[in-house]
Amino acid sequence: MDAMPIGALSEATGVKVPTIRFYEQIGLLPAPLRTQSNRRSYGEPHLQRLRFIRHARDLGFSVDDIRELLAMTAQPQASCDRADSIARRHLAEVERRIAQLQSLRSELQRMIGECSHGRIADCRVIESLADHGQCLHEHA
Amino acid sequence: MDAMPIGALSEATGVKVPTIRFYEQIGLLPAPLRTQSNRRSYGEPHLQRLRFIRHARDLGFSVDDIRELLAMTAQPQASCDRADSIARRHLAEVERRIAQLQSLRSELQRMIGECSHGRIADCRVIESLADHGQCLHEHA
DNA sequence: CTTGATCCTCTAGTCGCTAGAGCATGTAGC
DNA sequence: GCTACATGCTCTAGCGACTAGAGGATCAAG
Repeated sequence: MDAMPIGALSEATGVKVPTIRFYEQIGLLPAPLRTQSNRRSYGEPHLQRLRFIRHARDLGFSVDDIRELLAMTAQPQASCDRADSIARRHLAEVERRIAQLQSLRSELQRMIGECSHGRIADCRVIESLADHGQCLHEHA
Repeated sequence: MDAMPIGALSEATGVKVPTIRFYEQIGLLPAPLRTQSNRRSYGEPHLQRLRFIRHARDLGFSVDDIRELLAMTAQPQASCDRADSIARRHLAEVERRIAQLQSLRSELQRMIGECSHGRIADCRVIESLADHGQCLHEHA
């Protein structure tokens, strides 16, 4: 009853067909049964698992993190400390990237704001790029 | 007098040696003169150009954008509208990414905050990943 | 029976580097 | 001059997470 071809799984999860095949190839999604004509046939567990993967990817977790998180779901009695620490580490990374992008943003705003739309020779954007000393923050 | 080997250029700009060779290969930094023993020998213009590249990369500009910005510096009398628009487009992209990461951050904070450090079966982190419906925002 | 959508495998490309192999040359101390 | 060791060279391959395309098989509808 719940035998889906790859296109339906793709529809149901929002994961593109080639990406599903890719996840199978790297061992993130188990290889499903095949029909007589060699087509992949997915069931409910695949759907659940792929939704999990999709959601975790959307949240920016790496494939390796997801692999580990998925392995945990097979050990429901184990402690969830490890899941917690993966999530915390990822959160820290996200916060680091936000801070860095905010710093980039303010430099870009300054550069653009100072540009008076004349010739290249007078362009503050170009000049700022040539000279990091004009920057107000570190942004590397 | 200002004949630098690649290592000195690397030191002076903070760009790693293999990266400098890579920039030459993709045509971002012009091929320098060579010594009799076939070693690269850089001068002041290379230093300036590589500093520009480095700074623009640190600010997150793509190699293609940098290529275009560098080409402009050779046309000092031309209008800087294009430089301005490249910078604006990039700023918009940075702002988009900041917004997305902030949304990720709040979801991650929620997941982690709700976790009571018990077993996997009760883990809110795992559960949240399995069910996007628990999310407070869109974050894809 | 034909058309067009969907499916298959396989290879190669994206971006911006980074790592390593295997070799030649330069520099400093003895 | 000799010996280390650092630095340089070219070339190929790998990273992460896909994406694109070739070339072919199969399915569902009219």
